[in-house]
Amino acid sequence: MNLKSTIIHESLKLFSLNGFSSTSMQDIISAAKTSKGGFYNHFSSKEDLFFQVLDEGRQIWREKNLYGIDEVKEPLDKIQKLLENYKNRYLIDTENFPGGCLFIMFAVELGDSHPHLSREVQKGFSGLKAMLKRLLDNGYPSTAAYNGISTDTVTEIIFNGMLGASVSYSLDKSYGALDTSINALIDYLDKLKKNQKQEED
Amino acid sequence: MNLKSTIIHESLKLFSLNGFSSTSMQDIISAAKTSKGGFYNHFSSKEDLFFQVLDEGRQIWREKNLYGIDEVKEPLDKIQKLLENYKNRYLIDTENFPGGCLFIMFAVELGDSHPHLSREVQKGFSGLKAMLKRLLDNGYPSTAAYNGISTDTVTEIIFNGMLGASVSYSLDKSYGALDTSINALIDYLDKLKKNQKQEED
DNA sequence: AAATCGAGACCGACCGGTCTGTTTCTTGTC
DNA sequence: GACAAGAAACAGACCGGTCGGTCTCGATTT
Repeated sequence: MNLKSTIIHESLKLFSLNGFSSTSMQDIISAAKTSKGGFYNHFSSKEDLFFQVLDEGRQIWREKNLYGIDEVKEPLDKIQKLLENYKNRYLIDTENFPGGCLFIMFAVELGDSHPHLSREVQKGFSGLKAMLKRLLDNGYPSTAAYNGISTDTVTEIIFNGMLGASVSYSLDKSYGALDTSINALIDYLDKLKKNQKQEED
Repeated sequence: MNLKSTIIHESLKLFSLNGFSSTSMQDIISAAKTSKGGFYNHFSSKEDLFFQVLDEGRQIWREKNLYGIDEVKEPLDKIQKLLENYKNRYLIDTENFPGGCLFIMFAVELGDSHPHLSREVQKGFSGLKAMLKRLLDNGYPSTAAYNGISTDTVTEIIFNGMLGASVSYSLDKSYGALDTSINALIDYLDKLKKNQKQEED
């Protein structure tokens, strides 16, 4: 583990705990057991670090949440697998994200004050939402609304459910509530599947 | 409007936009068109201001979200009214909360770094969750699980849905997505009601 | 005349970032 | 393999600016 990746990983934790703005260079330097010289030899600024931490965070997000998803065939089952990963592999990962989901922290704290940073964060959320929508569209036999519930609606429910669960979890760090919330989403999805089956019969 | 409440209301907006930590005394003083002397004549510290802003925020939250809820009789209809208020009166209120929900901002940014502040914020969330659960319990004929879905599960779904919708909304400020998400929650609740009716018949 | 209110100079601590100096590693030459 | 030369990596003093908070003092009210 070289110094650069040590700095990135320590920053990942600190940002997840205290946010970007509230984490000082001193905090980062102390956590990575280095100095100003050591830091600025690898990063041009704190913002430069931000983008590299964001990249690393995204990679970990994908590793955790998309784990084993390729082996699943049905689009709706892929979403279920994603939700299970989100609960059992991602949010639970206090090693990388001791303070909870990094992206929600960034999105909330940087929202209006640092638009050029927050824009980059938003892309991730749009990507997730688009992925959910794509899977849902593929999972339905036709693009037409089903049972009065459009895929847009289902997308929003699941997407917001994931965000809300993450905020909830970072509030009280209770795995029980997290489990309940995500299982409820899986159940919601499951009922859609069943109803769909009925229509096909 | 005296200076003290001017400071509180300007701080409310600034905290909603940029958070507590990232809002400087200078920002507050400039927004309230006063000086250090003016500020510290009414508040003992920035933390003191925090608690008074939190109180004011809560009062506004109640005014907006509980509006007309007493006129509604059925517990589940009360929740529906709450959700409608949340969407049409609360999150939309850019006058008081230009950056989105103040409490989510506080909860996320203060979470692990300022536990004694965040603890006070959490109380509000616990209160909302407890209120939802109480209404749901009262809305069901018995406390027993219904159709395999416990009131705990429904509570989590609606609670997290509200949180998620708020985060979503502060991300892209799109009323359309907000409308879709909350309507989906209302729909979810409505289906529960209908199924309940069927069981009673 | 006394009390309250508000303006703003001032304080030490800390912010992100620069710069200089030292140590450590890499590379070319014999 | 020995060794000098250069580059790269790192430590930490230092910089101007800003942080939250204090203090003095003039203005206003009662």
